[in-house]
Amino acid sequence: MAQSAFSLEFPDGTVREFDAGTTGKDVAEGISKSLAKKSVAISLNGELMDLAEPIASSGKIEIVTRTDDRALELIRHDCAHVLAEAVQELWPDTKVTIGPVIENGFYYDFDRAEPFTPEDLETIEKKMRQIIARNDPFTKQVWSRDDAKAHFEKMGETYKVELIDAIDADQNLNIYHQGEWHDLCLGPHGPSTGNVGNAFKLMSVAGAYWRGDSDNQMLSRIYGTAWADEKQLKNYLFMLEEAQKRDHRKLGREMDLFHFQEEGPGVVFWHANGWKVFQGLTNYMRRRLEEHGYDEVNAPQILDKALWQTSGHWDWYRENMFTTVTEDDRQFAIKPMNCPGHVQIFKNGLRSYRELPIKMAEFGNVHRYEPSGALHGLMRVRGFTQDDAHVFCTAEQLEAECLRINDLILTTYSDFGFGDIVVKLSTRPEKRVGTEEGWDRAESIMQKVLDKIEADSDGRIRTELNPGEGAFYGPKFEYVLRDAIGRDWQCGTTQVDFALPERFGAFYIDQNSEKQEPVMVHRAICGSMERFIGILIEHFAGHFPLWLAPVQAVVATITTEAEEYGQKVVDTLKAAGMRVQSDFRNEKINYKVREHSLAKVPAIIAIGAREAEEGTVSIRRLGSKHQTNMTLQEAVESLTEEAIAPDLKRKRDSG
RNA sequence: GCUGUUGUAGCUCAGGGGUAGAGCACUUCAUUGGUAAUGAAGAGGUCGGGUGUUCAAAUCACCUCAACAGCACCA
Repeated sequence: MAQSAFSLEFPDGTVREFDAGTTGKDVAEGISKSLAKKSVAISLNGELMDLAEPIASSGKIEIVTRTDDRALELIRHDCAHVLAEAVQELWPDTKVTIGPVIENGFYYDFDRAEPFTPEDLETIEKKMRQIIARNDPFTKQVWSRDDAKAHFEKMGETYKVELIDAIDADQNLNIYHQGEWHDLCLGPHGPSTGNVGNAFKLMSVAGAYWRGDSDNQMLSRIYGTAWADEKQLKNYLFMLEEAQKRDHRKLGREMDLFHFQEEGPGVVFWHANGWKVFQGLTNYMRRRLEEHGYDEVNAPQILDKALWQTSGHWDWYRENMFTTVTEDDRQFAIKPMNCPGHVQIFKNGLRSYRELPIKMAEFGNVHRYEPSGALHGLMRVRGFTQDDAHVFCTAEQLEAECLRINDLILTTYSDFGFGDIVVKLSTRPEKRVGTEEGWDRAESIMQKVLDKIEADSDGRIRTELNPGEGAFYGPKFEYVLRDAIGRDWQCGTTQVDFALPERFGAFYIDQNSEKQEPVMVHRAICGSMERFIGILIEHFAGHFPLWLAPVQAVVATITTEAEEYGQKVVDTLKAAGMRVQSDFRNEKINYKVREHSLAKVPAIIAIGAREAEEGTVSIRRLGSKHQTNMTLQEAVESLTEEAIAPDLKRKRDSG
């Protein structure tokens, strides 16, 4: 089959003709020998291709060198193959499955009778370095599906056979070879195993289900990280260490915020300091609710099973609910969510269209029996507090309400220093309730809102679509924020609900004295107060802004002579509304500074003979090695000013 | 829930078939010291829980609980 010539456009805009059969390597060599040496792949119309692959069509070409960001994907993928070869070389009866590239690295899942040990990882890494040193070229062969299947069957690679079975019969498959070893793989790959380089590290072993399905067999997964050079690897490992230092479970203990214990898996013991943060956050949210016209309510903790049957939760999530049977054989459930309770409040009495929208908020304490393996500090617990609210409105009010909620969510996040937000619209899933027309209408309104959110944000807010990821009762927005070290957390959500008002028979009376079903919108901003505090702890690395810090300042005396004045400083700051503690212990100032710094107290106020004499204070701020001197009055003014919550500051400044 | 690992004083960790050890924290005493650990003395645990093997178990086996990592789950 003689292919005609084709033309390629280079990044600088020049266009050149090439003969059929020309490979990426040929093109690179045509430019310069050194470029050919450095190149690892080409990008044709934005898609990466093997260097050795004959180019099949015209398009925009870029030569990708090893230092290119796009080469990182190849390095990681190559590394996964090298890992698989190393494992099979060491333990030939291990079966291979798949080994994709993930954020920061790659993994490969193996089926092996014995689990891998940490020592095995070292052995494997050594073997990998040998394979990389061999620098065998990656070569691609195209096999028919049947040949490939027969081949892997003969090898006993049952997982590969299963993968091939899932591919259409008339499709050809790529087999990538590296030395003696080969694997079924879509590609592309770098030129040779040497392309992986040295900047990789096997990180951990863990179980993982075959094809991600918990009904399937569990495989042994080896995680690795790989980078273009040692410096990047070092940076990544450093970032991991930083993340570990910020771990809210560790800081929670060090800052005396909360604890967990065996008798209460997944439920939090909030200590005085932690509860101050919790209350600080709650009070902030309360003020924001007030500002946005919400009414706070409180629905019962325990309700009869019948109510949960009506809501549908009994059928769907019964195994995740805490239930109890009383002496007289009545079955109750601890609330896993607040919506049924709020619908009862809505239904109590006759509602007029004039009342709508009704915005009902609750800091609802809910309990869910989460799978034991899911629990993780404050981030995933069995008892938590939702900053929940339900907006009952008319269909016409839906758009405006979604936008108001969006406004509340975004300003809240920005008050905590989260500026990088993604809003995702999740649309109808396969399993769903409601009519197609209902979904059409709701989704089109939500899409409109989404577009407006993006348009109004000056490019600050990114939006995405999650097709099929909506709740069974309606489409939803998910708000994802990015913390100080670049990790994403989904917190807020706005969900339209078709099902619940109908299930409970909730209605209002419209202008024509007719019964109408209200539209119900569920929304949360923090999501779980517990989890949000966990995120805040890690985001701030324990360095809470002054308005949230449980202890805002410690007054530490340098000598006992300063105690009297020290007490005056404490009293003055307390009178000004500051959360202050005194440390008049018989210890050196160095010792006190160290202790309160470790406890992440934002301001240490040292008081010695000099300060007592002059009526001044010496303030050392957390994270600084220096201190500033000022009069007590100046200190009170600057600290109280800084301790004003951002919403109150906004209110004050706007009038 | 699944796979693997771990569980010794408040914290971090050592030890390991013959009845527990360090550092920090704590208490007391001395020290009154100017911004990340002053010194000395003292007190503190029966080794996550249970059952078994053994003359003897924290140490071995089994069961169980919890935590950690990942997977699955997250209304």
